[in-house]
Amino acid sequence: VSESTVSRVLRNKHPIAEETRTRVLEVVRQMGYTRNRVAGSLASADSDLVGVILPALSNSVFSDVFRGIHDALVPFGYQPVVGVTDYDRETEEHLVDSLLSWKPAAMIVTGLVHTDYTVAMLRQSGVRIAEIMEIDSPPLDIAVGMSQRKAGYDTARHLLSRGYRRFGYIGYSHTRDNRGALRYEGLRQGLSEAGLSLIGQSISDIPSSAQSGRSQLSALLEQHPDLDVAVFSNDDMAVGGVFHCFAAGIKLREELAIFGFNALDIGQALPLSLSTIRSPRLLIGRTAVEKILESPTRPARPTVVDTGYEIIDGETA
Amino acid sequence: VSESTVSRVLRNKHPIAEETRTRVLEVVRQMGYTRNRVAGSLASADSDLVGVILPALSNSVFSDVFRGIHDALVPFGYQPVVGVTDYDRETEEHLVDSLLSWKPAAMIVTGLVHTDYTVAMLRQSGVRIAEIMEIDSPPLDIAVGMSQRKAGYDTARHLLSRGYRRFGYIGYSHTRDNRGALRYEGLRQGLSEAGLSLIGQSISDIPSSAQSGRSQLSALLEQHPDLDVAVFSNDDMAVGGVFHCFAAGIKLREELAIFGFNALDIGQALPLSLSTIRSPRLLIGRTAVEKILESPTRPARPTVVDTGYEIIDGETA
DNA sequence: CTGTTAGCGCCTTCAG
DNA sequence: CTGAAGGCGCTAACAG
Repeated sequence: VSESTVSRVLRNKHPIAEETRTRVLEVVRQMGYTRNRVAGSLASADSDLVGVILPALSNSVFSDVFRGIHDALVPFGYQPVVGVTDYDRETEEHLVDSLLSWKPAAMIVTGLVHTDYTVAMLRQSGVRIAEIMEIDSPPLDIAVGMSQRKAGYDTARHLLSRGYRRFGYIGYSHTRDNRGALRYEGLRQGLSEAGLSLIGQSISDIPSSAQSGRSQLSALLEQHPDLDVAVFSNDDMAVGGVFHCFAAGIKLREELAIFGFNALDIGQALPLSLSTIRSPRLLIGRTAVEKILESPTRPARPTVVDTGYEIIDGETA
Repeated sequence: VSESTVSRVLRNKHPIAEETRTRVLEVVRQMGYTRNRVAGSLASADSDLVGVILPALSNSVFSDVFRGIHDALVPFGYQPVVGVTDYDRETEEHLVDSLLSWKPAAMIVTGLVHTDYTVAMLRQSGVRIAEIMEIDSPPLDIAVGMSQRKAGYDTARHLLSRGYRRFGYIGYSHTRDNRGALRYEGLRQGLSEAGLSLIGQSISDIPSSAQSGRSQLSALLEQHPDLDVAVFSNDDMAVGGVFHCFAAGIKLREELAIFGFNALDIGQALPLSLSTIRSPRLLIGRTAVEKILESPTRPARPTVVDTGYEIIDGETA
């Protein structure tokens, strides 16, 4: 039995006599042979690797997205290779280069803003590219996510309808986190249409966490004690804001309302459930995979898939 | 300038004239050339890929472990390729085969129990293998984690010293989750040494979640209303247990104590902080990577690294 | 420091 | 349905 026959059995593609197949399989198993996909991939110029580039892993949002991606990839027999940018576009550029060099079947990257060189590499690679999370500007190939700007705008509308008027904002670096920046813009637009504007804001370069949210709210309230609502860039920070209110004896909603983003479990597990927006993380991951595996070639025109979101009318705003 | 020179520049290994290097780099950047590591890996028989096999991603414990792994891998220039077993050993076998076929620089797998064939493949691969999370039996190469059995035992000792005597246990499939099984054994041993045993237990095949913990506790209490403490296999379920107590008006600690495992954020964010054991997840991931990248060859004798753990003396037990 | 020569282990193509 | 030949793009080993 020849080399090619073994190869054909192992890839179980091509018609093979049942007798030959079982015989080959048995020998393979006996000698513990593992086929070398590196060579295979070189010869056939394709692989079952999919590059996935995420800004952070500490944020459970991206764990969820990754889980959605992973779960959708498995039935197709693909493996994810993960890179984390730490919200840095140079790092992203480096990762794109590095992952592309493994000739992945497809790439999933976060956001629509990249360095020129990143875009060039991605474009030139020829593989399907999903840009996930935001859909506020045109993608390279396909974007899967939600309008972050609209989410910010809807946050403003929602809070205004609740009667809040004196807005504060607490966020994370807008140059690094483009989605946060978009929500911020949407929020401001919503306020501006109502003839209002932010009374105070605090934007930090420290990665968001409950701790950073807590201290930022505390500082912001010192400058602007008259706020009646604090909008946080995300739930991690908003939870810290809630903690600050507990500690400082500030009555939530009555004295100060708090609004987050993402609808993390931890926010919903608080004694007072956090008012926030649920981003469809699993769905975004899953949809991105399904879309790019649907066809190996890019569509004639860039596509956008809006997965929407949901306002969670919790107890803090 | 020849092909090999370019190759040498790109790998920046080998001495290269500064003038040549910059010239090559410029051309490369200009034409947007990305080197093909598949071919490179085939030729040099090594890669910067590290296979990582985890039981689940939905559990934030493994997100943390993965983050530890990722963060430690990056400075060395390695990329993780992730596989998820869903606590199934056949799936694990398949994944090991699949990841090994990419000729990774090293492999990180969860736990010490695998199918015979998995062990054979791993052993034969020749690469460094870290088995993480448990250290209760001898590893193939190196184990990094904590003694799960001892954690269970210490749970019993701790709760006994608090005066609890009527123990119930709520867990997840022991055939699937070996670490849960080990903690269970340790717990029983601790009780048995005190002349006690479990009054009731509920072990489910449904993946652990707050929901499953909640319903299991509810059912268990119906059979055994006289329990004074419920030990949960993990915090996810324990949080559900706490929710049940809130809903059913059961006074925590006075009427029923609850003890978890892992020290997840969500447990610590509850109105009453969960009593539990903190598993050093980031540390395990990081240490595993550091150890296997220390040397490319396996040690003469299997090594064990105990990262320890910490009892969190919370407000629920 | 740079160029040349052989493969790495498979998969594709083409015959039978 | 099975076998034989050639080459995927790179890097190790060897000159120079």
